[in-house]
Amino acid sequence: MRIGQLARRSGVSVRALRYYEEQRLLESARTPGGQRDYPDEALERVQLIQDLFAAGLSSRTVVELLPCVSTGVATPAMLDQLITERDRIAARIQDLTRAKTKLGRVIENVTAANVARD
Amino acid sequence: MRIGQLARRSGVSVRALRYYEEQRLLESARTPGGQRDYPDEALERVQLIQDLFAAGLSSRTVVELLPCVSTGVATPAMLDQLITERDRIAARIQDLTRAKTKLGRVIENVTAANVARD
DNA sequence: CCTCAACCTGACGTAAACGTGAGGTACGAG
DNA sequence: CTCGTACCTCACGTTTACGTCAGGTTGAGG
Repeated sequence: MRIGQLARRSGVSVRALRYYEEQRLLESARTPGGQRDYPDEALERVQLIQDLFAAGLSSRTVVELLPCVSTGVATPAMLDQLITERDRIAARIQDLTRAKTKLGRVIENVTAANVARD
Repeated sequence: MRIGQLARRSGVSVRALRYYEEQRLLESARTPGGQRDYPDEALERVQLIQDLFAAGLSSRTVVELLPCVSTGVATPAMLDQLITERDRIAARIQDLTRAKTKLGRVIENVTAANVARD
């Protein structure tokens, strides 16, 4: 599969895929002419990368954790980092939940005020 | 209250407070000599700003929504935006929850493998 | 009056994850 | 063989929320 097709299937840009390779998050074979040629598994890989990015992990962290995420084998240090990241995500969820509640109350207030005025 | 004290109380940097003012998120009176002088309510204001930033809102969005968040009065457009932001946060929470679950499974796998090996 | 920490205004630096050309090459269709 | 589209490698631009000097001013204590 070439880069354009992988981009369309995964929903990320061509530029992003090249960036992932630059960051050693994603490998590619090359055609004799030098064009990237991806195996089918690359699609899942890209989706995994996106998930980890979406979780707020940096590309540096992702490149460190990807091996054990896909192989299931980890050093103690990697396990530590996994746990740290999971806890960071949990804390972030708490923050967002608080903010959401706050906004929800503002919306209720505003709505109530508008209804009262009508 | 001067800027250093507000910074210590709120836990944000002096630079950040000046930045908030630049972005029209925060006002200050000035002493005859030109130094910033904040009322006590500034502390809550700063904490509110931090909460909204933590929720992923940009300073542009915050400056648009702050009036109705503090006054409870909103135009229909502002209400729309409030709802949009709340939904965005909710979606983000979903993403993070999925990512956390994923990482949790990886941690379980790794732990199980290590225990088995011992 | 002197000092010195705290404050002031520019103004340039930073990091992350790409976006966006510029200028040239590869490949499938006809 | 030729066309057009997809691809290639630089390499600079973008955005946000500040960090970090530089060079000068203010204000409370002694």
